[in-house]
Amino acid sequence: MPAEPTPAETPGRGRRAARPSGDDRERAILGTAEQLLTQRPYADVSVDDLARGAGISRPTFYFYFPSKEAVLLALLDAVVAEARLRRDTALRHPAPDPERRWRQVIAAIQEPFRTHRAVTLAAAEARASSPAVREVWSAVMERFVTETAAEIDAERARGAAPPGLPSRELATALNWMNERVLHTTFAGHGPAVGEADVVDVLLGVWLRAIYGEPHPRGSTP
Amino acid sequence: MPAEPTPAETPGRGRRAARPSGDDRERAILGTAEQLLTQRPYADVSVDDLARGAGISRPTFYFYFPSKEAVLLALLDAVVAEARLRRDTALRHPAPDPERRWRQVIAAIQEPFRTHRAVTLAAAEARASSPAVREVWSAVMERFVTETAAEIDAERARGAAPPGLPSRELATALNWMNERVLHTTFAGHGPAVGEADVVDVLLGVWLRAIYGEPHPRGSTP
DNA sequence: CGACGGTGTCAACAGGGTGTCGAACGCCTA
DNA sequence: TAGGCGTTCGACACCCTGTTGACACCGTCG
Repeated sequence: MPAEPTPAETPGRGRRAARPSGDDRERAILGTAEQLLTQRPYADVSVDDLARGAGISRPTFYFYFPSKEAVLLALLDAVVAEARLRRDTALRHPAPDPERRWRQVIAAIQEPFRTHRAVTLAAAEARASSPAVREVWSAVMERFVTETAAEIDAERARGAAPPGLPSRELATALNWMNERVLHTTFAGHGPAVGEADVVDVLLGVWLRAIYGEPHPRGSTP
Repeated sequence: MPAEPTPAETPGRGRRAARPSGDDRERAILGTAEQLLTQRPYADVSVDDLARGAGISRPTFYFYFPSKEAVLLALLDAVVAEARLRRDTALRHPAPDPERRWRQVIAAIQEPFRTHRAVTLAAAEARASSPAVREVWSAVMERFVTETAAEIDAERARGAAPPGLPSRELATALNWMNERVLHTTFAGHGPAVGEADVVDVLLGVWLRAIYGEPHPRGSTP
């Protein structure tokens, strides 16, 4: 149990300090993990696989990461950070009308998760057994929901959207819908929407649920 | 342990034959499992826990079930069978208007999963690692989606619902939304809708998505 | 009656995974 | 040349799963 002097970022997990040769190993582990996760589920990737893939022994792996979970968390943090960034950008970027605006937002979130689908699916899998992963996921969803609810309130306030379900609950339902539909599209288990159509379908439901009609009234100034 | 007379079907998994004294043990294992799952996650329940809970040794457990997974599958089959039954009943039962009809259907599905939430959550957890659980879940969702799509088509055909997204894709999105929202409500992880409101919220989105308005036109004869 | 086979039971084992500990190995600095 | 420190890994302790082989119980059939 190594005492934690002061990690750079991601306080609490990860290893203690960053050192040149060590960084290569860390990257090798991360790279091996993402690569292996495209081939088999998270549960079937052992610490030994990760270590071998990075050219080190299993005990040495533990010098860099406290557990397999921490590797996934590091990978997930990066994807989540990008999704947040893209979403914020889309939210700030002006759009000619609400439909395009919402499409930008939905597509912005979908993009990083699609690109790193192995990490996304592994995270969804690990959420069951890892409180830390669950925590990250919850925080992301919480943020998306809160922001979506604020957007809905704004649309209602300016008269573009009619009143309806409480915005917070509507936003919760819509965001979880996106999460699950995207997941099935990426995973291919059970009934799924094709990858080419998924944004259109989600957008379609959002518009109807928020505006009550396929095409919202009024446009953004 | 609401006693489910569902043996005989599901050939292939489970143990070979049913015998009087052995049935008690089988029920004890099933009961222990459902009870333990209300206390801790599926992954933290070992075969040994199940065996001890049923008053037998671990090897003896394997006489009754081939694995921990099979126990969950047996539990899940019962819940799923009840959900299907209730849904079919709701679908056949006439309702004064579409809103009440859809509410009946959504509530019918939600009920058994809510009552057996430990099994529901365990199944969701195990879906990641167990192809068999995933299979059962996929089949259920597939059926719900297909039937929902048919209902939407019927509503459109009789002029009650306007055209919109392809019914199959709309049905896919709505059913997965229900699955995930119900899950978060039961699990309490991340943003969730309160248990008392969840059917109303889901129904609200379904109505808007299918009919384009809070209250659908026309009523069922 | 008594051996016989199916049902039911478990101690012991094999196998594979995780996380830890302590010895050792460079390599830089004094 | 000696230490100190970052780094590495062999060996170990532990936990869990699933299997094996011996054995006990019991109804039943020769």
